[in-house]
Amino acid sequence: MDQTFSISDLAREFDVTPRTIRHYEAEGLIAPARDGQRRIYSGRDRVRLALVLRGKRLGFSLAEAKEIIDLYSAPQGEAFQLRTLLEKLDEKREILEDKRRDLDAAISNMDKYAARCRDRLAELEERPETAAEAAE
Amino acid sequence: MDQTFSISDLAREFDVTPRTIRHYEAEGLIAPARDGQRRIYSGRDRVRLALVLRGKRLGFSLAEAKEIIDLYSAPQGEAFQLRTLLEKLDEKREILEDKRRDLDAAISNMDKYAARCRDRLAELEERPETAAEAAE
DNA sequence: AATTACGTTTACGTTAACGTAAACTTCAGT
DNA sequence: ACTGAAGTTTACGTTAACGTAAACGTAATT
Repeated sequence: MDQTFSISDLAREFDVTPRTIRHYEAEGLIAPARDGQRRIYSGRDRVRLALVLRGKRLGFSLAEAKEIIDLYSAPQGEAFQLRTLLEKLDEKREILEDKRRDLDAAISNMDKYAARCRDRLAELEERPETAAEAAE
Repeated sequence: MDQTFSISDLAREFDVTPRTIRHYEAEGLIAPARDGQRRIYSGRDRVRLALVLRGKRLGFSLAEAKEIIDLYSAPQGEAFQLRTLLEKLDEKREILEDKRRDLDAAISNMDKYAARCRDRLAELEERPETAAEAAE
């Protein structure tokens, strides 16, 4: 379970360049161990990279992604820490749910439009001559 | 139903600057009518702006947003046009569904984590002394 | 010993998506 | 006639997120 990865291992797996991964490190999103100069990525580092990339796909900036991901490694020793962590999680959750509302709307919107297109196409294929009348 | 809007009307409504709206026009995303020099936005223009902004929130670039939104005003005269339109819609739909999978995973991930945090907090509040043992 | 394949740092370049400022017009209100 | 409040174009500036190139180290292969 303590498998490690080189920078190009991860670059290949996630289809990004090593430069990108180093950039994320410079921005504080990943902090791999070192063997001399060489970066050595743990399984946990790999997960963090996956989270960053997913965040990006969902439209988060690197800074926003960091805010969210850092919650997953926040200290939970005291009850106070746990409570403020739960508050922050809830805050981020709302942002994610806003996005889901947007996304659902976009998809159902597109579905309805596609359905109308299919209807129209069916009309055209049944009665090509009276195509224009289908609009009524 | 043929209501019109000034650039600052829309800027206020959608909480962006007029500069942003003009930029979208320069990128070919909106094409308002003109009264002399002044831009006059129709209801349809307003809808397009809303679509652009939603696309942005979902992580699309302006170019990607344009590709999707333009499908909604594609010509549908001939059957051939309708068929290629339906293909493109399906292609974009898959992208949206990929995003939904990402988003659902992010949310359920966070939910599980939050649940564990709540459990841990409950432990701490019940038996503060034996807190460390809760990890077993 | 030299090539090849990877890694490193440093630093300047690039693109998208606007921000910002200048210089100007147009129009409603005093 | 003058003053805002809105609009316009043009153009340079800025930020995020890397790309690209230079100059170099290290380790295995030929």
